[in-house]
Amino acid sequence: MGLTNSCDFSCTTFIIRDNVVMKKGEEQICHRVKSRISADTENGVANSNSRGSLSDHDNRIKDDSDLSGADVSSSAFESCNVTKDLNTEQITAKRARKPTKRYIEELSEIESRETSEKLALPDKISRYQFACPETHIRPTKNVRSNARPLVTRQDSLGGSGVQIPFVSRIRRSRPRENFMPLLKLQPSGMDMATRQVRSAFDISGPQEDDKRNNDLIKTRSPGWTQQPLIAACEKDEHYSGMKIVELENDVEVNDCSEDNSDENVVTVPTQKGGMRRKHHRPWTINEVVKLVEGVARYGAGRWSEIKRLAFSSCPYRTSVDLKDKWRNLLKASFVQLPAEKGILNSRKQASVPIPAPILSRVRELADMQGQIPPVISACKSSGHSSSDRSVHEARSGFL
DNA sequence: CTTAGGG
DNA sequence: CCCTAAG
Repeated sequence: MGLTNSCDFSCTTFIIRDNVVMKKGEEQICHRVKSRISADTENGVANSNSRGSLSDHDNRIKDDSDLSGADVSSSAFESCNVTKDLNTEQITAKRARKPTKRYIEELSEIESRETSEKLALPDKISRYQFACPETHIRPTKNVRSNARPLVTRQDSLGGSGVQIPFVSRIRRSRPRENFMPLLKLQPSGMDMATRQVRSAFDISGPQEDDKRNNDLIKTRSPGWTQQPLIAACEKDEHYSGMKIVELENDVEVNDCSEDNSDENVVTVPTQKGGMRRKHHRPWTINEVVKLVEGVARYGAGRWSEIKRLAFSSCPYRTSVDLKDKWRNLLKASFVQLPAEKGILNSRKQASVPIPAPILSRVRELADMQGQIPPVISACKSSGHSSSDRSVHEARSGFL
């Protein structure tokens, strides 16, 4: 969105912005990129909790146009595409972006123009919030993409610890999903690439992952600028729009964003000859806690609810995942209780063991909601009655 | 799409 | 985790 003509270097006057002192010479572009990004993250992070980047967008855009009229990202990306868009973008930038609603509408327009499919439903869309990056990673049938995976993965390979939302957000792909059809519908993606660039940047906003992001992005941005082009994301507008929607509706504590970098994707042979991917995302304690609390609040079984409210920040983790995890937790909680002693010695429980307190909480909840696995419950009720006011108790009539 | 279960 | 059947 903020993309404008990169040929305008007037911004050199404002080199001090963002606490970064910039030179006016060759490094110009570099610095500008940097500053832009840092600005983004600063604002985004700062406000991400309440009003989100809505206002940010406004401000930033205004700033950009006022200060320079040139936009960092454009300088880099522009080359590969975008011409027609420059005009539009520029204009929009100059006339001070209107408030949220309007903004969304604009996006919607674009979407409808290009895809004609789902655009309104925030819920639906929000799922894809971070899907963009994934798209790159799954070049597969996509015409334009080839040899992308390398590029997108590059950071994780680098081992430099660099993790950009861009790469990390891989959607547990249901390969089909609605996005394939979309591709067919939009053969030309000229302006999209541009926008995508933006979204790529923006995505780093919600990431909120402390200052690290700043540095990381800064570090890599020079060489990185090329990526977006290569890995043009087909349906980016969605994301840009979505993100905003997301931020608007969401004020939950988002702390899921910790471990995104690593995606363990293992291909598993399937009977039908196909090869399906199996993603593995070790559940963090944090997530487990959120799950448990979610169950506590909304009841087990209301997974879509829990998903929306407690896991809004975790695009991965579908409601099904929650359910599965809960099932596992349940099992674990009951298995571990009787033992208590053995567990400590038993191996290095690969991956986080799940704190006992949590497990007991799980058990408690299960108890409350009458989810005690029949077999186990039988065992327990007969053998132990220690801290259990087991059996009939309050079936708080949740479900 | 959301749940519930099985694999 | 994935897949599928049911609602």
